[in-house]
Order: sequence, then C-alpha cells, then structure tokens
Amino acid sequence: MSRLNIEAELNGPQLEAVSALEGPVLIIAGAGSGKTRVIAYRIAYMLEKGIPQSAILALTFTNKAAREMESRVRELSGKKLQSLTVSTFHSFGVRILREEIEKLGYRKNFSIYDETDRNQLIRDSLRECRLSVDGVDLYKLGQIFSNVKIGRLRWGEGADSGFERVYGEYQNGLKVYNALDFDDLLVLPIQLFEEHPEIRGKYRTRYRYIMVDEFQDTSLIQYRLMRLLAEADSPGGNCNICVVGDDDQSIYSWRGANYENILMFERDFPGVREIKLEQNYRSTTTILEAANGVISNNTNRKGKTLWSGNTGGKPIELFHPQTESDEADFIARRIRELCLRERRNYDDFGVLIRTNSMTRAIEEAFLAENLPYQVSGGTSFFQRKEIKDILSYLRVIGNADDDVNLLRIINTPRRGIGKTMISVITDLARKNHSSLWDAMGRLRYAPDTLFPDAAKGRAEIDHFMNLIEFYRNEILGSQNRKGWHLSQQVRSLTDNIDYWSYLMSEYSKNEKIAHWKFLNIESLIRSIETWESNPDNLNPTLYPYLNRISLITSGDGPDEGPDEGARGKVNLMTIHAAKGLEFPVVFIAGAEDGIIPHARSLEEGDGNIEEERRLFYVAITRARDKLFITSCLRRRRAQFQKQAGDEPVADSRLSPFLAEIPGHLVEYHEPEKALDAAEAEDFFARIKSQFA
DNA sequence: GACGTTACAGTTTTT
DNA sequence: CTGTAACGTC
Repeated sequence: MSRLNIEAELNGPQLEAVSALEGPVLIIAGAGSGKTRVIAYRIAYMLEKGIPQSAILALTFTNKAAREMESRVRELSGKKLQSLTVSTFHSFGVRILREEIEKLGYRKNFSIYDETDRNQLIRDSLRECRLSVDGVDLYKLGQIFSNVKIGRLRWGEGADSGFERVYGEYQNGLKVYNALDFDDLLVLPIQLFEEHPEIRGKYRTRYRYIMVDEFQDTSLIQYRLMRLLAEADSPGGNCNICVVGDDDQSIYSWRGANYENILMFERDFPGVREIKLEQNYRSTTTILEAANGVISNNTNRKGKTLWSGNTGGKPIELFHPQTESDEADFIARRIRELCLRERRNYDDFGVLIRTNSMTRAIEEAFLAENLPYQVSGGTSFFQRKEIKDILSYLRVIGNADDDVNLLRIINTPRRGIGKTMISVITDLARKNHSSLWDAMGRLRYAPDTLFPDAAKGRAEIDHFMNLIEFYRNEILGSQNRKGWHLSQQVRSLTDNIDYWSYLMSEYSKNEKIAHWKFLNIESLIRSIETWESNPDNLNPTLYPYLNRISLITSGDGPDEGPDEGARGKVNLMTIHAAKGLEFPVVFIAGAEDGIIPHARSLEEGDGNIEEERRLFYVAITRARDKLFITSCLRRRRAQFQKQAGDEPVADSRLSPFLAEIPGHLVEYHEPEKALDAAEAEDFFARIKSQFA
C-alpha cells in the first residue's frame, strides 16, 4: 500500500528533514543536495501520515518550480492532488486577494499590472503632475515606488520626495483602475491580515503545515507574509514551518531578497531545528571542487562543506571563440557532436547565459544547426506585442476599468478613436474621478450639446463599447448561448477585430513578421485550448486564465501540447532562470568581465561582486557530468549599428571568476587565431599560465 | 481629427 | 525590435 519508503531512499539528514514535521525547521541545503526531493518527500510523507492536503502550503520561487514540485508529490504519493497548495508567494497572494480583496475597497476582478503596464501608469502619473517624462528613468522610479511600497524606503529618506506626489497619483490610478502591481500582491495580503484578524485566523487555521523553498531569496515582505501565517498565536501553539535555503545561492538581492532572513527566522521562531544537507548527489567532484573554489572567495557566507560521492569526473573545458556568433556555433556544434558520440538527448544540455540579450545569437546557431531547443526567458512569449494586444482585450473584458489595458486596445486596430477623442475621455474621467470606461459610458448617449468635443467620435465609442460588451456577455455572461470555450471566443474575437489585416498593414514591409506574429496568436489560442481541456482544470474560464497568465513571465512559455520529441530539447536560459534545475552537460556562455560579473551590477555597489560570484557558482553547480565554459575574445557591445561597415565590437576580457577555479580542473583550449593587439597577447599569456 | 511617416532612444537578473 | 514624440497629409 505505502509507496513511500523513506528510510531506504534518503540519507540520514534528508530523512531527518523529511520526518521533522512539527515545529519550526530550518534546512540548509547545499547545491545538488536533494533539496527539491526532500520537500517533495516531506509533503508525500505528510499525506501518508493523514495530514489533509488542504492543510499544507508550499511556497516556491517560480511557477515552474511549483509545477515541478506538484508533479513530484503526485508521483511519490500516488494521490490525486485536489486541495494541496503549491504556489509562488505572488500566486498565493492573488489567491487570497481574489477571495478577500473587497474588504480593502477593490473589486474581485482586479487586473494585475506587469512591468510594461506599470511603466505606462508611471508615465501617466508623471504627466499628471506636470513633470517631464524625459530624463526620468521609469525603471528606476518604479524601483523607488516599489521600495516605498514594501517599506524599505521612505520619502525623504532614500526616496527623493520630489516624486512623492507622483507616487500618490500612481497609487490613485491603481485604485481607480482596480489594478494591482506585483508588490500589491504581497503587501495587500499583509495589510488584510493585519487589519482583519479574523481573516488571518481563517488562513492560519487552514494552513497548519507551511514550507518555503529558496528561502535565501525571500524578500522581507514575503517573510512578513509567511510569518503572519506561521507564527504561533499562543505560546506553545502550532507553528509547523519549514524553510529551505542556501545562502550561497542567494541571487535576488536586487529584488529585495535578504538572506539574513535566516537569522530572523531563528530569532522569530524559537526552538528551530536546524538540519544541514551537505552531500551533493548531482555533480562530479571536479565540478564541485571548481564551485567550491569560486564560492570560497566570498567573505559573506555561513560556510559549509559540500562533498560528493561521485569521485573524479571529466575536466572543465574552457574555450575562446572569436565572437559571440562563433561562440554560438561552437556550442551548437558541440551539442550536436555529443548527441552523436555519447548518445545524449537534447534535453541533457543546459546553455546558461547572464543576460537575455545573449539568447539571439545562440538561437540563430541552433536554428542553423537544426537543434530542437527551448528558451526560458528573453522576450517572454507573453510580452510580445501581438500577445499583449489580445490579452489586453481579455483584461478589459474582465475589468473594464483597467485604463492601461483599455488604452492599449481602444484604437488597436485603428477604429477612429484618436488622440483628441482620448483626451476628451481622459478629461471627463479625471473630472469624475472615474475610469475611462465609465467616462465613455457617459459620452455614449449624451446629447451633442453636453459634450460638443465628443460629438464626432460618439459612433466609434459606441461601436467599441458594443464590441467589449458583446464579448463580455459571450465570455462571462450566463447566456453563453453557443456554449463556446474560451479559446473559441478568443478566436472569434481576433477574427472580429480583424487583427490579421491589422498585422498585415502594420508590418507591410515585412510580411514574414506579420505572419510570424499571427502564428504566435495561433499558438496562444492553442495554449488556451490545452489549458482548458486539462481534466484537472475544474474551472476553465476567463478569470482563472487571467490569473494564471498574469504571473507567468519568463521561464514559462505558453502551455504546450503533451507530446515532445523523445529526445527533448536543448535548454537555453539565463542563470537566474536555471536556479533549481540541473543538466548532465552545461555550457556557460560569455564568461567575460562585464558580463559575469555584469558591469551594471557592479556599478550599483561593492557588495554586488559577491552576488555575481554566487551567480557564477549557481551556474557551475547546475552541471552533473560535464561543464563547458566559453569566453569570447570580442563581443558586440551595442545591438545597434549606425553603419553597416562599422563594427561595434569591443575586446572582451576574461571573467575574473575563472581564475578562481583551481587550474588543475580545467582543460584550456587556446584560441584558434591570436589577437592583433599586443596587450591581448599579454593577456593570454597570463591565462595560459593559469590553466596550462 | 485621424493616421502615416520619420527620427530617436533603450536592453541585468524576475514575480 | 518596440514604443514614443513630432510633423505633415488626407
């Protein structure tokens, strides 16, 4: 009956970590020490002990990790998972807010704003305050807003008070549009719990067993949210909370992650049981020694000794391609070769990069080499213009007050509502402190004399509103006469607005792009089909769908059909996106100074070099058997060339972290062509002495 | 008024 | 490659 045999399948510390269900537990789990496995076993063990699914909450860092966790638990326990909660902090916040947000004065159909939507709103807020948008870095300002919202900065203390009014405008906009930004998804649940103890009590009674993965990357507000749920409400009360982390893998401090949470945890939850997992099951000793050599240069760490039973291992190979396209070709050819010679599957390979912009060259090489691959990260599928357009329609159908999305589509495709009409609507909305939709409603049937400026565009507005209302009825209304699925409705909508013609005219110079974008929409629709035809999906309707996709960013493409090729696909992703994953063979591309460590990161502060080093450490430890590192001699700096003849390429220097890898582990491959510059020769003489 | 053309700027990492 | 602002045309 019992499928679980934890004694036989786990080592001592792992067993301890799995079976210590009661009380606060801190698991320090080194890279490759079976962390994910331990959490999955732990949940399965709970289920076997008769703890109800609904009492368990597992918080992960990405949606991908959540999905993986769930499927492992399903496999281990052999049970159908119906009320088990495995999600990211943000999705968990959404889940709470969809239930309770009315107590905070929002409506349940709130929109969730991504970076782009948010920048748009910040831009409007600046304009509203009569400040120029030029010269303001919207990204930076967004960071300030975020820091104020989560309480890391106050106006006048770290946050320039000149923007306080803009922030007020921004917050007001969110409220009127019934929209939340990513921070709200954490801050509002906290507010809710603090202002409404009965709601907090409800969730606390429900979730009696809480686990947090990647604890080192938990931000302060995430920690507060967790604490509100987990803290014992009376002395000696229940607080079955288990956090798992590794300070060496903390790579999100720029997003507010604070590995000192580990110290806070020990303080806030007295009697913590600490368990260390130090045996690495993943990598060869070569790879592990290299990783240890690198990370030991960090001063700011708890310190632990990772060891592996897999002795030996192939050397790490370091190559110097000339340019990034040579690098890409090299990686593609090497993968092809290993597939043939060692009978590797495509999905045995992980190609790791520091920035999303590095994907393009590599993708091109993969296409040329005909390698099946998948990208996590980059311009995420859901960020593409055509996808955002269609989704904006769905968002407006779901929440008509969402001005940012409404503005995106009100005249896309062109329907004769131009700047002037929009400013009439905007003015009216401002006067009434209402959303644009509300203002349009007032204009729609009003006599011309009341709003003479709007007289001309009234027909167009009416037409647009009819369109939205028609689909709102179709999709949300009880009289869904045709009984169509969401995917069918979306298809009908795209036809109805004639998006295809819009693409053709918009990209008339390049029909291929238009066609490609149309295919993207097709694949969006297909992914909705896949999603709604999943038998586990009990409620395949608009709102659950919007919830789901709002929190998907990179790392997740559209839902794909079940059948993959038997040999899988090569994985191409940023190092950040690779956290928690492993591959038999790993390529680290662009191990150059300025890339790892990234120049922009070092600009911001001295402490960042350690974070960049941890990033490199994470990259190395993704590899099981074999690691390749490439470092180009020259790299294109800016994507933009003014002249075709100009070469916007600069010499690259080796990443300083490479010198931290013990030389005897590395097989060094000289570049095929020597560089012209004498100093470059010097440079390679130095590297050669390091690794030869 | 709407819309087409042009010039111009901006890419670290992610929920 | 995308989004914005400024200008000229219909």
